[in-house]
Amino acid sequence: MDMDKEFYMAGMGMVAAPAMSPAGSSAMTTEVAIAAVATASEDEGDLRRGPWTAQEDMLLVDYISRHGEGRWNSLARCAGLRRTGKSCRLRWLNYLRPDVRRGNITPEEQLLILELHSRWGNRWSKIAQCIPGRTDNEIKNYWRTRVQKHARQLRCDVNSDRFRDVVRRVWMPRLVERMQADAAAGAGADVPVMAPARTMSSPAATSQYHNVDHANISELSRTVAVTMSPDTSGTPRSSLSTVETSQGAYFSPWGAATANVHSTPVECAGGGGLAMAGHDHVIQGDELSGSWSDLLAATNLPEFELGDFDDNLWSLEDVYLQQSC
DNA sequence: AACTATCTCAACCGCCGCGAT
DNA sequence: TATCGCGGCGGTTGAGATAGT
Repeated sequence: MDMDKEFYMAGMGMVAAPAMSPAGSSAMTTEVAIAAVATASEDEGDLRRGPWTAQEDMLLVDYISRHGEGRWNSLARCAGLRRTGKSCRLRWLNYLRPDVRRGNITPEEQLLILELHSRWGNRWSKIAQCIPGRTDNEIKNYWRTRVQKHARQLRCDVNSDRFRDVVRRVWMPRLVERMQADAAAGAGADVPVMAPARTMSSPAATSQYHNVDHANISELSRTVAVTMSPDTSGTPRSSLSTVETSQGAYFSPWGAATANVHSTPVECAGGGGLAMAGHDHVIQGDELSGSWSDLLAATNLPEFELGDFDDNLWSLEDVYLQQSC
């Protein structure tokens, strides 16, 4: 839906449009939109539910651009929307907000999600705050669809130590490898679609949503990658401990602060193999192109009872496929 | 081409915490 | 102190898209 959506929204001067929205007109005024929404709502009861229309989006964006966000219930009323405040808030935060990133989850972002989830669990909002432009909903969806799928295939619980072992010793090193490959290829191979900047007359709106420093994502994920080094305990350690020392500036999702980034040397690139956390096995490049079962065998992990899936399904290639789509 | 299975993700729901009264 | 309304969060659902047969 993305191409149609973005084309449409460009015409509307908006960020994006719902999948079910009818084509709109850039000449449509707010008053016309209000009338359209009011007319529609009369047919459907007091409060509308379901997919948002282009008119509703326009009303919401227009209102927030002039008055800022917050106090969602009154905002919904004042904007002429027949929606609950919750619905308006959700629509804004997950879809219409100017800085919402769209497109595939990059390896850097995947690495961060895996790492942060291992530390914080299902604290989606907290995780999302560390990945500028990504919403808690998007991260939650990613986890449920991609990560949990692999857990099911491994016939283990997604929160089990066993699965965490696989993630840390197989998946994450593979992502690191991918990051290195991308860096070596000259970067920019996959730049998630960033919602185009829109004029926000509200000071609150403009100050809150500008200056998303995506370099932080790469830097942070590299930090995670670098700290994925072996230790002597034999237990995977949290690679985030280093990161947390600078959390204040580093994790600030909207801040421009990059000055306080810690000085961990980044030496990801290079010809050698990857060291896996808590493990003395070193993954060589060719091992990363195999199937899940090959990878698991190579890591000396305890025997996994594979699910009823074709072995190819276990390939972590889907991590990469997202890059080329 | 038609049908089915699977995946994706926008949206809703219920719960909880917090501040105002 | 009790109650109420609101905002925020995590879990879940279902429609549409896509892949497979």
